[in-house]
Amino acid sequence: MVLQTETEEKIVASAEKLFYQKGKAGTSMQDIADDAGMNRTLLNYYYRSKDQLFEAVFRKALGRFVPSLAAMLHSDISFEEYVPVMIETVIDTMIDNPQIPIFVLQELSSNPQRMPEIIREMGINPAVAMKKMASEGTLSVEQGIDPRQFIINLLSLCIFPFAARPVITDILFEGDNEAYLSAMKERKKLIPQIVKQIMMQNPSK
Amino acid sequence: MVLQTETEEKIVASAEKLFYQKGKAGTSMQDIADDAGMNRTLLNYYYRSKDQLFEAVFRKALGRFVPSLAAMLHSDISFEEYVPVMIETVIDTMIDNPQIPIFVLQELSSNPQRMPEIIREMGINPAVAMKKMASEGTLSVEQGIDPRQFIINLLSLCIFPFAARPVITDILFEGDNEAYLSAMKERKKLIPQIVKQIMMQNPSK
DNA sequence: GTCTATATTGTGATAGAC
DNA sequence: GTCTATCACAATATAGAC
Repeated sequence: MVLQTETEEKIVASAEKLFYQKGKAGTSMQDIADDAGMNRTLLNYYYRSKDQLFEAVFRKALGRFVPSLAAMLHSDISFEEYVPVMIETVIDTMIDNPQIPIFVLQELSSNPQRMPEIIREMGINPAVAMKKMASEGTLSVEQGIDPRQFIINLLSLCIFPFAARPVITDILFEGDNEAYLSAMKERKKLIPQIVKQIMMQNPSK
Repeated sequence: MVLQTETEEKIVASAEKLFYQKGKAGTSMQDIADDAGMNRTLLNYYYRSKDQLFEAVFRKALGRFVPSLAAMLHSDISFEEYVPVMIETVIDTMIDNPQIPIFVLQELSSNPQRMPEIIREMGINPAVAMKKMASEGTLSVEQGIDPRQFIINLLSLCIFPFAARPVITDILFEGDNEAYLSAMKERKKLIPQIVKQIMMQNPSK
């Protein structure tokens, strides 16, 4: 991961592009070699198998957005302070890699048994995260806000619009990709406003 | 679609199950035949090709949740009245078919050029929908609420938690599927509250 | 309608020449 | 490191017997 040859870089670049778009099973080694403009056997030379090449791409995808989520769950900073930063970071990452959400979620949906290992590797500790959430004064069950539901809402608002890109672009923006993109940028200001309102929530019970 | 033989029903049932889980390319005709407990050639007899079998499954998946979304965009009833109904309908559908969001979004992400045709077939008229949104008094740009952003938020909150099921279950609910499910049911009450707040929003400009 | 047999193509992967 | 040649196998699909 530290130093890569030019050939190796071309391989992952093509593999990322095609795996993101067509998925693991939908992409053949030949497809990747063609896109990278090289002989198919070179992929095996560098990565031994399709599984290992896919794994490299998958880990790289995880590495693009898991860290900022993990930081939210674990840092000493309160939700209230960290959330606006995290929203901007996540949305910027999604704008640069709009296909990542579906790619990652599809893999995890097919192989949910991989979650525990991934959680461990990414340095997430669910128990600690729960404790942090429970201890936050501004966001507690006593105030009527379940911290878990809050996290779910936050991630939904940030990530889903990218997973549903074609639907949103064609139905709400009549196929105008520029309009879609500028709406996504707009959400960097919009979502914090919504989040603030949710946190001040005083439910009707 | 009106009348199906028992064999035909078994085929689609198995095809749905496997396509939802592993995707189109990740599922072979043999896999489906095995799951349905029949000879592989029967699939070709009834559906001619894998493409056509997939298409049948895909259309059926669309049919499960597009109608309630289309109704929201077109019915004479105002957003304010229709939204709570729609939230309950969509979430109930997702609870029964939790794999549909990723399945459909993955297909549309791989083949976004299919959107225009699908929109037409499903009877959605983007221009009319825009007009309706613009004319609603309780939800207008003048009030600081972009109707398109509102729809995006609504769909995000309803659908994303199902697309991200494994992540949410293992990180936020420590692997407890029952807890996850009951949280999803809880959202049928939670999301309308959030939506109400968003609609009363008076942004700080 | 359901089976066996077969045609054809594509796949991932390796051995071995250069 | 990069190529050609080749392997074993799996895929979709069809023809034709029953």
